[in-house]
Amino acid sequence: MKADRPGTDQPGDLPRLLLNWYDRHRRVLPWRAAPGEKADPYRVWLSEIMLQQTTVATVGPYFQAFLARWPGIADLAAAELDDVLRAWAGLGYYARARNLHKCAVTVADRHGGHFPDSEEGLLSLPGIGTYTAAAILAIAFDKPATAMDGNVERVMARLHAVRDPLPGSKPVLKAHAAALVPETRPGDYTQALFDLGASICVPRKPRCILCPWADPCRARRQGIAEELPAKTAKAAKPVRRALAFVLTDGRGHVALRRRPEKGLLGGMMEVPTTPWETAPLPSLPAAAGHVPLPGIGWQALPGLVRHTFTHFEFEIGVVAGRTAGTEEKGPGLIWVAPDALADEALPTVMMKILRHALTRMA
DNA sequence: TATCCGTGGTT
DNA sequence: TAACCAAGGAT
Repeated sequence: MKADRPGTDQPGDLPRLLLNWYDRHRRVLPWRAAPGEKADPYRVWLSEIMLQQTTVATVGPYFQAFLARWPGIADLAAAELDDVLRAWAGLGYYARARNLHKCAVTVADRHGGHFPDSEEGLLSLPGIGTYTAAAILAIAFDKPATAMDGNVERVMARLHAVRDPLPGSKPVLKAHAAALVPETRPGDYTQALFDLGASICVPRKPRCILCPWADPCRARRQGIAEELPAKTAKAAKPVRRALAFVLTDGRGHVALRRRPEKGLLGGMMEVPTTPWETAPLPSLPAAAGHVPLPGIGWQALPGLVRHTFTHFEFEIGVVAGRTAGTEEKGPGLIWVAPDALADEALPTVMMKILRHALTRMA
């Protein structure tokens, strides 16, 4: 029975239905080309990197700021990495910023400033994986590629009533998605799928009444749309703890240091801390070996700073200290005026710690 | 294949 | 509030 599978008599119906809906309801987004205008691969790439695991609302201001400061790939390639990290501060997943810069240099130096328009070429660039390569091919070059993101997985799981849980069902969902990508307007079709997942086929309480695919959707027919996609349970997050040392000098400048290039918050600035351990918070005497400047009056501040990372919870006890000098040269320390902290490459957790301390030391 | 890698908003 | 979710990539 044809009611048993998505699509009606012509398989071409589904893309056409979605494109008709998109032409009437497409979202206006800062990185999206106006109807009829050609997309700029640089803007498509920049937006796709920023949008990885990050919401449209969060990306908006960052995208505008990057575009204003670095209008083209050559400008970004010529930038200092630290300037890119500073502009990226707060967006998270900082390896994206390092790879963004590396990718810009590669495209400028080895591709004449033009992004490759092949899957292999795009996949060879840092920070571009299977999803982003397909998204660039479709949106920037209007080629029929299958861009699988969370939206598309959810829409396909429902359209075909795939009950097997993610991530195991990814190959099946991708096959379903690939079978639908049209030869005409594949870029618009891809973005239409994103819009559908973002505004209609949302995770909870999907608005099926407004959906252009309501009729062929098997999950809706079975009344299980909201239950899909199924997902395997994920492990609980452990708690890690540390003491953070907020050190100010005679001018009120704050001591920071740079984190290692790889790993968590790689290349970003930080407040000196004890090692981040699952053990209980150490006492100040027990942490003596990690104090950036011994021999001054360190004082524990009341309260804790809490922050959630992808795979652990972080609890930070904050310790404050002052030194009278203005030229303290602690090992690897960088002194920054409070007014200039916002311009540093400080991840959000470090901004929380600094705010906690500076509002209680004043 | 599984783990690591941020953050802010929503329910 | 806790859990979930977001235009994923690298190793």
